[in-house]
Amino acid sequence: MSSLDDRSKVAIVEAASLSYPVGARRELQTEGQAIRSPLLLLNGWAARVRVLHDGRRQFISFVLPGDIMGHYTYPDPVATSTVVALTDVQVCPLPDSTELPDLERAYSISGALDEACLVAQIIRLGRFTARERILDLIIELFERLSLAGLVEGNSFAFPLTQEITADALGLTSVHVNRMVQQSRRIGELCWIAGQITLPDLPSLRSAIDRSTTTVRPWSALPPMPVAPSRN
Amino acid sequence: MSSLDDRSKVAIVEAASLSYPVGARRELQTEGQAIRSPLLLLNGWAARVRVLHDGRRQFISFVLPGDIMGHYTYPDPVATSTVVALTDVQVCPLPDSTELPDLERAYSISGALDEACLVAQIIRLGRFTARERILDLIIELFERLSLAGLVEGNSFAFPLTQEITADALGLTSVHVNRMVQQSRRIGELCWIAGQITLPDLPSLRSAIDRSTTTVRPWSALPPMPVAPSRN
DNA sequence: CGCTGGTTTGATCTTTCTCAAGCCGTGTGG
DNA sequence: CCACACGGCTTGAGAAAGATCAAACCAGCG
Repeated sequence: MSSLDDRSKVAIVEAASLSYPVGARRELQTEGQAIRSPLLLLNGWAARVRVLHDGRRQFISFVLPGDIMGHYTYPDPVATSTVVALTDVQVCPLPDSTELPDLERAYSISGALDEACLVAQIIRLGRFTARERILDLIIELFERLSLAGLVEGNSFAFPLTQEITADALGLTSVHVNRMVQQSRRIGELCWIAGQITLPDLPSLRSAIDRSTTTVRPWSALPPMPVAPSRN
Repeated sequence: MSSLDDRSKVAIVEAASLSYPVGARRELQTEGQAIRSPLLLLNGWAARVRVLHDGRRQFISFVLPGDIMGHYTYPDPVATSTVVALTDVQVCPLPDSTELPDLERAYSISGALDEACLVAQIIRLGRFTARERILDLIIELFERLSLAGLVEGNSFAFPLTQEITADALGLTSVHVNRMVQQSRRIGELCWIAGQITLPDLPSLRSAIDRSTTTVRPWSALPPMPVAPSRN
């Protein structure tokens, strides 16, 4: 739980009041384009993605509620990758942090977490087997969603198709499917109808080598700034 | 070529005067440990690396002369990954940028470039074939070294073993070896005795889909702050 | 001269991909 | 209410990329 001073909180609530919806599959940011304003994702899932000339597609990272996109601190920043909405989402302009050291710090921490996710993704793609990649990604998302207050017990809404999961993990959807089925049979993973349940997270976590990849409990922003359920 | 004001240049020269050597295989930074001071690499090659419990190893990114490590802007930063010297290196403390907006900007840009390299690495590992991974990495290093003034014509010193290259690319050294030999036979790559020559960079570059992965010509710091040859 | 670290080669095995088809649930128009 | 089109999931058979294991080679070096 990050502690923000009142002025920062006000700034966030104010920004959230300017939120607007963006439909699934729409681009929130386009690679190579100047960034008008950095964004804060309030609701839904998005992802950074790159598509190669021959159609191969790689998702770089996922953007979850509470995450920020396009926040760079040098002048005239340019988006380094396309960000696409995976579901219908709600976004708002990121409140300016000048004069608000608490926000500044929160953004800085958020950036460090982002980087940690990129590193985790590199480890997955470079040295994990298909099974490990799938489970590790799911655990990571579980933990991040958990910080955002979007996990109920040991299950959470998982809006990704197997195809998208495959394109995030450097696999084919066919292979993801087979591995998931295997995990289902063992009972280590329950993934039905856009809902994932992890019956035994601790044992899963120790089965996969997540070493220091663990998301630390320094949340960048208060869980779900404008969530309907809490506050 | 970044333009720094005089005070910033002085700060760098001053820091460089505090440089010290670190032997190959020594750790410059240890994952999970508090960062005393961020560092500037003046000479030699280093790499961010993670080793899994069962010994699998993945290099995350390479640190080249002029690059910085451990520069985080939140209080009490912790190293998110181990940085190890791949060759004998020369490092110095990174000059503090408070009160020096030019330096501040340079660091910020350097951070953005770092991120771009992580993204490039994700694309390589996720969607490139072995041949593409090797050539793409070599091209990236070529371009980065080029900005640092470490490329002569179309060749440069390449101190990595095939084993390390493999551990950077999510491959085995055996397979790297075979692919490299193939590239050698075609004449697209000449890699002998720690020296790489790219006879036809443009055609190579178009053969590999490096799309927007291209390193932009905003160099973070003046090429080789204290290089012996220039200045 | 014999180590040592790095490269090369061969044979075989495994993981993952490719292609192709079938299935299932949902939504839509007749 | 049915038909059928669509997106996503599932299954099978065969192919390919890359891993594994093991050994030989080769240069520099103490």
